[in-house]
Amino acid sequence: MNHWLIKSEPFAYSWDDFVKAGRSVWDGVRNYQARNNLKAMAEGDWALFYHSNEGMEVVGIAQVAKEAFPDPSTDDPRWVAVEFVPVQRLERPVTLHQIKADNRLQQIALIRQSRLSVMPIRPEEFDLILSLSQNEDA
DNA sequence: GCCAACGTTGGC
DNA sequence: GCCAACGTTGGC
Repeated sequence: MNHWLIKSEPFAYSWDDFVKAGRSVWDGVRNYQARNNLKAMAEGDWALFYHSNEGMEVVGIAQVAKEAFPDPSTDDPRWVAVEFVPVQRLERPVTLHQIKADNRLQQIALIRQSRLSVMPIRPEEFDLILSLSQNEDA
């Protein structure tokens, strides 16, 4: 199974909104690279939920509940949406600052390609970020 | 609020 | 097909 990281501006859609709703259709993606990542997701895959702009931290884990289908927010057949459900909130958010400070995480797209909103993440990097959420001084 | 990165558009 | 102009994202 693959691992991912999805970004949302908490202004527009926060982790709390997500938990309250119980599920979320991830639509409106208009970037080919992000779209291709959405298409590559399989049901059951895990994704880190990241707050961009405000917060700038990984706050929770989401799971793919429905694989790519035509984006309901447009008639344009090029775009797809994916449905997520919340799995759990991180004990402590993992900040972008922490991620940037960790030598082992320098390759992740979050740092290398800051504008990409849906990106793959290696399993060991995924696990490492989770472990950072449990380690005060990491 | 500014600016860097980068994707898209349109003129040639 | 190239590239300048422009728009958007997101960190600072």
